[in-house]
Amino acid sequence: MSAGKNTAAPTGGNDSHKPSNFIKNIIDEDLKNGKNDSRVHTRFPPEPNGYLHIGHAKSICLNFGLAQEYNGLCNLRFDDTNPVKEEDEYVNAIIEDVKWLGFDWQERLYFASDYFEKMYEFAIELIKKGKAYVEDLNAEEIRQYRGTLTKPGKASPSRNRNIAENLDLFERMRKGEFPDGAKVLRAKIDMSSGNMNMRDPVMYRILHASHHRTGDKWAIYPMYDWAHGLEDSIESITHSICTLEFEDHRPLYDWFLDNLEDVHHPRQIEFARLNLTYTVMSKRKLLRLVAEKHVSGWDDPRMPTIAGMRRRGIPPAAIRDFCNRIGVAKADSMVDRAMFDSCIREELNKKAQRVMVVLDPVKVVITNYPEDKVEDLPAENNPEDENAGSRMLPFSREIYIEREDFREEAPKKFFRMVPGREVRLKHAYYVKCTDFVKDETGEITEIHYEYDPATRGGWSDDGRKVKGTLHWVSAMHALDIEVRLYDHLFSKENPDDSRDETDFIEYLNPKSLVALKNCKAEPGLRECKQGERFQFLRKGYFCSDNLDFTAGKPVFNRIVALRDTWKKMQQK
RNA sequence: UGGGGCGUCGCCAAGUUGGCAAGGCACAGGAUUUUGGUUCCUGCAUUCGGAGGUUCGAGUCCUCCCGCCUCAGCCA
Repeated sequence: MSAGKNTAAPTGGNDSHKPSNFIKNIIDEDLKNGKNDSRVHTRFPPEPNGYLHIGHAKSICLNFGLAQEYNGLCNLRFDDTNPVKEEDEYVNAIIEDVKWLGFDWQERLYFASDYFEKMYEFAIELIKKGKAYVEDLNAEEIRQYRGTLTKPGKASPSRNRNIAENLDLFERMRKGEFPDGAKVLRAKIDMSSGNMNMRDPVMYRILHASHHRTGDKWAIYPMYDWAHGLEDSIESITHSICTLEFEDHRPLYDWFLDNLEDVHHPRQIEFARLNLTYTVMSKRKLLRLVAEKHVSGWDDPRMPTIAGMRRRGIPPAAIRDFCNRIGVAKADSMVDRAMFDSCIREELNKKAQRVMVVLDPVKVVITNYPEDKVEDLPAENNPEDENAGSRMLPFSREIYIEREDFREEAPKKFFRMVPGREVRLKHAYYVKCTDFVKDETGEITEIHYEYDPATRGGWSDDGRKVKGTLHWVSAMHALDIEVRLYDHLFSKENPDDSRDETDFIEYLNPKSLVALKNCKAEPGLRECKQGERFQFLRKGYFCSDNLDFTAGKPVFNRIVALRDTWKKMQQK
């Protein structure tokens, strides 16, 4: 029994779940030891060669989140050291995505390419110290000399070239005197190291390529290992957070910074990247889905890209909440998509206006309701938010209900409409099914109800109880809309499994997109604009599409379905 | 008989200087409910990859073993 030291900390706030993690422990320790003048300064360093996905969101939330928590700063920095892969289109998309996620780097938008000159100077420093040399061997030869995982490498003939010659050659590399691949600059470290990264790694390669920012100014471009630590150092980063595969690059990260005079030396920390069930996360695979047209583009609502999630209608707050909940650790993991869905529902339950939409309509005639009568019934907009107000709903003799809400004969526990039974039409009346009509194929074409005028608003105070409550839409007022139901992109939990020989494309879920073109919505939805989120009562959360939605042809995407215990019961 | 990591409930994940296993998701019951939604109760690891050892006491320390991930781009 714990004493009442329960400090306010409401659990409702979406950004409030912030479990402890090993990175915070490291930062706490560093702070305690007075490192970095008690500063915390992180960065999110994407390469502008593709679109951001939920895995990047984890890193973004981590880096910006840490900065917020420790009253520090977080930079947005483009790691644009490879001109042949990088484009402005990507930097713009990335900027938009990070902003949309809700983070602010203020004026600290940086580019690695802005540091090329400084990096060049640092390289000269290393050459002068005899710690870097120009290599004549070609790529294939370098590989030969490097050895293997179990065999040490051997020294290249270029390794003991004198400093003056190295300086001269490196300068001529910069001037563009040599063709691509003719030479590289290498760090002189240890050709027999157990860590392959330390076997004289390449620092610069010759690339006569036009860079998206520096144009044709450079003929040589720095490699990641050489560049990244310098970028961090120049920006006075305190904690350089990256993913696990860079763990064995850390000795090199440290070596470069240790062998330069008077440079700030950040601490690199590695964490496990995010994997999510029923999707793939690698840039290569995502690119293939787009290139082979398995999806409509990078922003297809089924894609795990930020752009895709935005178009799907997933609120940024839900993504942030998710990233906080999954935590940060070093163990490889695969997070259940259900956890993400839960975060999305939690956010939307509080915020989304309720609206009635019949996805699979069947006509109902209320036989004792006057032919030409129409009445407006009030309906609350969100029972979870008393400030959400209410709206008026037109009710008339003919309405639509969901086909699945009627059965000729009731299975066990089915408490929707069956002949003879009384149910409630949400916000309207109690109705009793008196009859139904079938066509020659046996399909039900029309259902007859009788309503009880005394139950206006959907309530009776005579103690009478109804078990079921159905959503409906007045036929003559209904707005025709298209609804796109999205489901997992893949039908296999881990389509990415490296031990599986099957091409991941084979696991694509054929039902990941089901378009319903004949849905009936309450008339208020006529006022809807692009990108608005709703709860379609009893069905799920939906968002008007950002691209295909027009007033003449309203299109809604299903963000996520509501929890459905009835469906669950049936499946058992 | 190369280097670097990781292994706590079905899935994530906390576990201060060893003191006797948080929380979330999922799942299962039940209550409330004009959404079979929400909310609310309740249950859900005598056990921390395994085996030994140190200790009054170990998920936390030591030893050995097992499993998984990762590195041989002039990609990041």
